[in-house]
Amino acid sequence: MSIPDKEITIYDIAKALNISAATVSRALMDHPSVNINTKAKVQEAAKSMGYRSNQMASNLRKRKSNIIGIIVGNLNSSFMSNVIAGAEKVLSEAGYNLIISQSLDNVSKEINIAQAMYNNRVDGLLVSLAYETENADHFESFVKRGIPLVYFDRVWPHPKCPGIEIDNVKAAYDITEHLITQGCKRIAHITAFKISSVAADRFTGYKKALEDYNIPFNESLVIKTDLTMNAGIDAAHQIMNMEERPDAVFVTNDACAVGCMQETKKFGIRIPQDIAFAGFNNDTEASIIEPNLTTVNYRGDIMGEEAARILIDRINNASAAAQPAKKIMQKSEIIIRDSSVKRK
Amino acid sequence: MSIPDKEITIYDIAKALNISAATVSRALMDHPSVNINTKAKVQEAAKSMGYRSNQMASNLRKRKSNIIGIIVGNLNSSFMSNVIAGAEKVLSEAGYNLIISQSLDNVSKEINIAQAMYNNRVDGLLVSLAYETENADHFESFVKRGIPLVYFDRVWPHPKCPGIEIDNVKAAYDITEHLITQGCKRIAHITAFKISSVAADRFTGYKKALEDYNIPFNESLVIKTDLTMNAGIDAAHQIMNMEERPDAVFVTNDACAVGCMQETKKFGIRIPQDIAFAGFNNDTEASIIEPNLTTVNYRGDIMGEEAARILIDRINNASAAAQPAKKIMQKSEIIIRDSSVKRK
DNA sequence: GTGAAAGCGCTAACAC
DNA sequence: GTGTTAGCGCTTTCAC
Repeated sequence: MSIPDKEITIYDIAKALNISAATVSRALMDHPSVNINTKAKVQEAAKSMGYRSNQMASNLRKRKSNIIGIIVGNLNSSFMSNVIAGAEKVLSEAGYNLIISQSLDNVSKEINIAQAMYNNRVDGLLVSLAYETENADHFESFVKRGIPLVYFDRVWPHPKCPGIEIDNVKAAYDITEHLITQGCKRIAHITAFKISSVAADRFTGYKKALEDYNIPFNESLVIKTDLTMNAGIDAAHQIMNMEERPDAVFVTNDACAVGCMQETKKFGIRIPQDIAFAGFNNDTEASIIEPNLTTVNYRGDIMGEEAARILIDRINNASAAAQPAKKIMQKSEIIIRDSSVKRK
Repeated sequence: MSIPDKEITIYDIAKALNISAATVSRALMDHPSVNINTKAKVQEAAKSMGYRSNQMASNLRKRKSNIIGIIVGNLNSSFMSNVIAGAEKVLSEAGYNLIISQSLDNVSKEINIAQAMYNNRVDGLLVSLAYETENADHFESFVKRGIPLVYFDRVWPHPKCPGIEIDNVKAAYDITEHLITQGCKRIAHITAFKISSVAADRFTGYKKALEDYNIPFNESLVIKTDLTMNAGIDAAHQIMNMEERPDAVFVTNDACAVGCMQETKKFGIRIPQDIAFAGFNNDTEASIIEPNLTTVNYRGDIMGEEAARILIDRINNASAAAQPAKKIMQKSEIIIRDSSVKRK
């Protein structure tokens, strides 16, 4: 396949083969009604002439942009990189282009991105919300226009938008229970400033475990932050200043947990003997920090693939999109590492 | 701005205001020849009617996709996340959409992505090569078609394609020199299997420093890997099996350095006393591993912005694109941390 | 199984 | 300063 001087169109192919452009178009799309020989001839000519289809023309005619938007808090994690890789695999096989934006976990940026994607007429949207986000009104325009939207990981419950996530309540329950069975009695919890869907579920799991083990919930052990690594450092100072220190800390993400651990160690606190730690997400950092961080693990690539598949299904399938959206729970597991094991 | 039932076009606005579609089009593009009052009326009507411009039609007419492709090895690093954020900022302000793909540092995936981007008629390309990549033939189709391509970070020298990078030779020289001044005499180097442009430059800097300090270059101290964290673990085993062990290791990226350090420590090696370590990139992990890793730091956001600006310039400006491409050097600095400081 | 023709919504000569 | 007109390259009825 050579690179011609001018862009080749289906008309050029039609002329060369003495057939109509309509037939060329059909042949290239592998339309069943085209004669098999014609099809072969067209495909061969397209190749030898260096034809590449013009998506813009096709998109205009079909009134589809062929673009899927994906909005995430931050690309900087192995989890997200895997989600993107998974989604990209499924979407590019289905002929879609993927445009990715990071909200940097900032609501107003998320709103701007949503607006831009709306104006760019994406055919569908994959969204993982910013930690800060407290409502999903800025995505209503998509819903109203019937543009399919699928949430993943950091989801928003919506009757028209499916969400794929893990059972955050259960995972948080399990990890809190684990800390309790290690003998911890004063378990602090570091969560988001604005406790929306995901953070709320983890908080719920935490409280439920305390309750089931007859440990009174203590508001003063709850620290609200923006969940960055730096916020973890601040949180460590708060912990060190507590009158009665906790014997364990469950942080709602790894980045913040790692920041907090590092800083706590500087005060001479031994982990896990003095304070045990647990995080959430199994980021790379969790297996680098010493001691390695107990956390919750789940597969990004599978989540990305699954979200993309659901989205494509809703795009192609108006009836699927009309169904009330269901929540999909993906498997997760807690990974117990040295940061939390008091007795061996 | 409400959401109308049917999609509003410039014809609808034209009809509502009793003017021609051409004028509406001009007014919306803020064309200077349109009367200022007309412009205001059009813009107001567009807003109140819930108009959104149809990029597909505009793109077809202008024969531009309005899409910029960006190809990176892996999104999973704070550096890359910053590059993307920087590039996105500049490109979205200029009205472009960004489609991002990760090669996962695999050449054949990179080739496929390049082909897909070519078929999708991106208006320009931003590329950071896979570690494996040994030539850039798969990007020649862009060059032939006059589609601007700008390399960043992991660049390929090409007379038509500018590259923005740091002075890898110098940075590697400086970091090797630092190890030497710490008293290290047997400095191992972990580099890529296929030593292309960037890895080669760092290797050169390493050898040059040795030479300047009269330390004979020793081929047996060079370890070739795929530079993943796992490869670092393997490399640690190779190091432990050496007859005469090195007293320092300079790894060409942080991920691999961190893997190698962790594994080395398991053998009871003290860092930096027995073996000093240095990496490259200042990934998050570098300040989490203990002891913290000496490395080379440079700003991703600035690199992304700069690359995007150069690209846009070449897209808008055929004469700029015709100039022989120059290499642009961005500032970098070595960050000395405990992994390499033998004497305080 | 193939062709003719219309049109997706926009922009840009070219007129006036 | 504004309007007329002609496409951009494709898909898709509707004929035959």
